[in-house]
Amino acid sequence: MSSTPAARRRRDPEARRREILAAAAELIIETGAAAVTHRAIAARAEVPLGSTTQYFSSIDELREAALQQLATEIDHELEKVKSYVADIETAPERIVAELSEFLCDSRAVQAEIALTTAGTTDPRLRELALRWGDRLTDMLAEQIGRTRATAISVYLDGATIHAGLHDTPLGAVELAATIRALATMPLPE
Amino acid sequence: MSSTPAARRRRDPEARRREILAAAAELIIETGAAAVTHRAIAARAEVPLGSTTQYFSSIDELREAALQQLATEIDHELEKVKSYVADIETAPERIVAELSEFLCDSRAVQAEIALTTAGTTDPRLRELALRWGDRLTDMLAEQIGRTRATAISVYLDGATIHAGLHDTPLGAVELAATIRALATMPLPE
DNA sequence: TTCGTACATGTACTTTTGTACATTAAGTTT
DNA sequence: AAACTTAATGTACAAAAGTACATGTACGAA
Repeated sequence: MSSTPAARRRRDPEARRREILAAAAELIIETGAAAVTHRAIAARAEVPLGSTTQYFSSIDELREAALQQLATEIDHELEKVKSYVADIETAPERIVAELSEFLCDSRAVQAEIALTTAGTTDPRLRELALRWGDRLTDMLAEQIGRTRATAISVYLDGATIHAGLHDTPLGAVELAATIRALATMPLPE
Repeated sequence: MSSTPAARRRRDPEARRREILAAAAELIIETGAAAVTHRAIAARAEVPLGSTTQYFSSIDELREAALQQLATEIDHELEKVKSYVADIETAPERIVAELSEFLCDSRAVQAEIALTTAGTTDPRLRELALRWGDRLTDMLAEQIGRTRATAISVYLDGATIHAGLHDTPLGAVELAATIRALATMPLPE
């Protein structure tokens, strides 16, 4: 009944660490940050339990590192949007198409939601949760001012939640109409 | 060292059940649904551990009942808004004031966020998480049509997240400008 | 008053999870 | 090739959490 000892793999600490982090990130996306345990990570990454404790001093640190990783991934997604932001007033279709694609990428959506919920629960992760919204707001603010930029950013947070709860996200047409309206909305004096 | 046996309280199953549910709801608001354990609930409600298992067949059922309770509370909050919805076009200040107050009520905000995150993780709770948004959308749709109503509802979801992550929520002025813009936005053909 | 039922309570058991660590082997140095 | 360093692995232990249940007692029924 005892399993034959697994073939020992090559020594490669950095790759091993990456594998563990990737597995943890996957689990966070699929089942939420709360469901992340050493054993679940080990099974997903196909590494022994001991490895998951060797590279991180505690499960909290591991969770945090995985969330950090997801935040970085989202940063890259945002980088793609950046070039279209400049044209939001003249050609909003481009940025809307990009955002629409983001909302269809359920992996990205769930990652963003996991970050948000982690941020509302744990003050230490708040900054991480705010990052993408703040960055997007800054980018938009250069073009249309801070008030309108904030409105769009907040709306997109809502759209992300919407996508996480519905089978189909908001359509590009609806998204475009809303963003257009917010990008040109009259400012309060 | 053994504690003196606690004075046995009056028999009142319904009140006991309510106390447990209320304690669970508090904990969900304060620390998130994941941190809810039998022992934490028992301590908060000041009832023995055994009581928390007596009224609910499992911890999942207890959590779900507590979330249901929170959803009902939010329903009542929403009921207060209802009367102002009719005037959104003529006098949006009233409903904005009401919504602004909601965003300042961190208890309500955290409750709504807890429901949302529970809904994205557990499909069985999705309907619960969607309830307030759907109801608000329906109410608004009668006045301004479904597209604009959805846009406002999605925006307010974002505003709730915003409030949960920031020390001070969006201001009433900013909120008013945005809602006004969305309530009158040009519709796509 | 006595009896019986249903709730209240404390405790013990089981499962899950986090963490420590002894042992083994890969790759490096000498 | 021998010794050494360090990662890989399996396992064991401890803490936390879920659950079951024996016991006792309040309250209503007879």
